[in-house]
Amino acid sequence: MTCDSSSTAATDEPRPADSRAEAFQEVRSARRNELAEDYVELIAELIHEHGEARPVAIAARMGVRAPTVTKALDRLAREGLITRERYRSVFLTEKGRALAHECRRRHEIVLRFLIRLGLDAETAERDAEGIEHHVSERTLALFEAYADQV
Amino acid sequence: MTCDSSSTAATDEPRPADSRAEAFQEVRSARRNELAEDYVELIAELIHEHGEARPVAIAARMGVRAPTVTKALDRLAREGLITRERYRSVFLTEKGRALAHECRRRHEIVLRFLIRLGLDAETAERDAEGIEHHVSERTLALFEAYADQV
DNA sequence: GTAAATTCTTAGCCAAGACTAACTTTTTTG
DNA sequence: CAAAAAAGTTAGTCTTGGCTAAGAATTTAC
Ligand SMILES: [Mn+2]
Ligand SMILES: [Mn+2]
Ligand SMILES: [Mn+2]
Ligand SMILES: [Mn+2]
Repeated sequence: MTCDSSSTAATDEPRPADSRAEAFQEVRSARRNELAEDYVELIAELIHEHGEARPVAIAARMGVRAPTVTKALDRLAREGLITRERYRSVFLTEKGRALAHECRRRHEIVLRFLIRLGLDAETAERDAEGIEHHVSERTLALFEAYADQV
Repeated sequence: MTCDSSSTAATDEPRPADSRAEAFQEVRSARRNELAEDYVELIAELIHEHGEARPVAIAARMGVRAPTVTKALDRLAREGLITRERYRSVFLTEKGRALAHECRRRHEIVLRFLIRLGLDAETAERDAEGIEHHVSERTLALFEAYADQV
C-alpha cells in the first residue's frame, strides 16, 4: 500500500544493488578474512617445520608484536580455527586445518603463476601474499592452467 | 663486544627482518591505502560522468551508508586528496587527481589482463577491485604486456 | 513561498588490528 | 635450585571503518 516507486527509498534490498557496489562489498568481505587466512596458513607451516607453533614465532613471521598475536589468536579461537592453552603453543582445529590447506593451495597457485609470468621470486612472494585473498575460484583456475602450461 | 649470537635479541632492526615478515608488512601497508585509492578513483569517475561527486552517489557506488562516506571524506581531506564544503559536492586536489589517475590505470590494466586471461567481465571486475591494490609496478608491467599481446 | 523530501552531518556505538608498558609464567643457565 | 632470560598475557591507547538514530541544511514540489 504505502510503498511505491519513491525513487531510491526502501524497496527490497537494504541498499541499492549497484553491481559496482557489490564488487566493493565483496572486497570488504574478503578483507575481513585475510588475517585469519594468513594466520592459519602460517601456523600450519610452523607446525610442519618445527613441530609446533609458538606465539613468538608467529609474531616474528608476521612482523608484529607479541600482544598483537595474543589478541589475534583469541579471535581465531573464538572462530573455532585453533585451540590453545595459556602459555602454550597453538593447535589447529579440523576447521583450521581445512582453511590452512585451502589457503596454502591458493598461495601456491598464485605464486607459481606470478613466477611463470616472469616475475622474480622476491616480488612474486610479496604480491602473492596480498593477491591470494582476492582471487575467485574461477581466476584461480585460470592461473593454475597458465602456470601448468607446457 | 657485548652483542653476539644471542639468538633473536635486539641487534639492529626493531623487529627481525624475516623476509616473510616484510611481505606481510607490505600487505598491511597496501591495505592502509586501499580505501583512499578506491574513493579517489570513484570520485574521479563520478565527476567525469555527472560533472560532480555527491556524497550520496559515492555511498551508493561504494555500497556503504552516508555517515561512512562523511567520515571517509574527512580523512581524505585531512590527507590532502580532496577539498570540500559542508553540504556540497567533493573535489579532487592536484594530489588526489594524480592518485586517481594512477589508480584508474592500475585498475584498467588488471581488468584487461584478467579478461585477456579468459575471465568473464563480471568476475574480472570483482577480482580486479581487490587485486589492483596488491600488484607491484613490476607485476603490472607483466600484466600489461600479456594483455597487449597480439 | 512553504511543506515535504532528500541529502548531509553529528553523535555515539562497536569490532578489528596495531601499539607500549607492565606483569606473570615458563624456560634456561650457572 | 635460584637467578636471569625469554615468552606470554593483560591492561590500556589509538585509528580505521563500519553502523544507527537523530537533527540540520538544501533541494524539490506543490
Ligand atoms: Mn596473505
Ligand atoms: Mn599466504
Ligand atoms: Mn579497489
Ligand atoms: Mn578500482
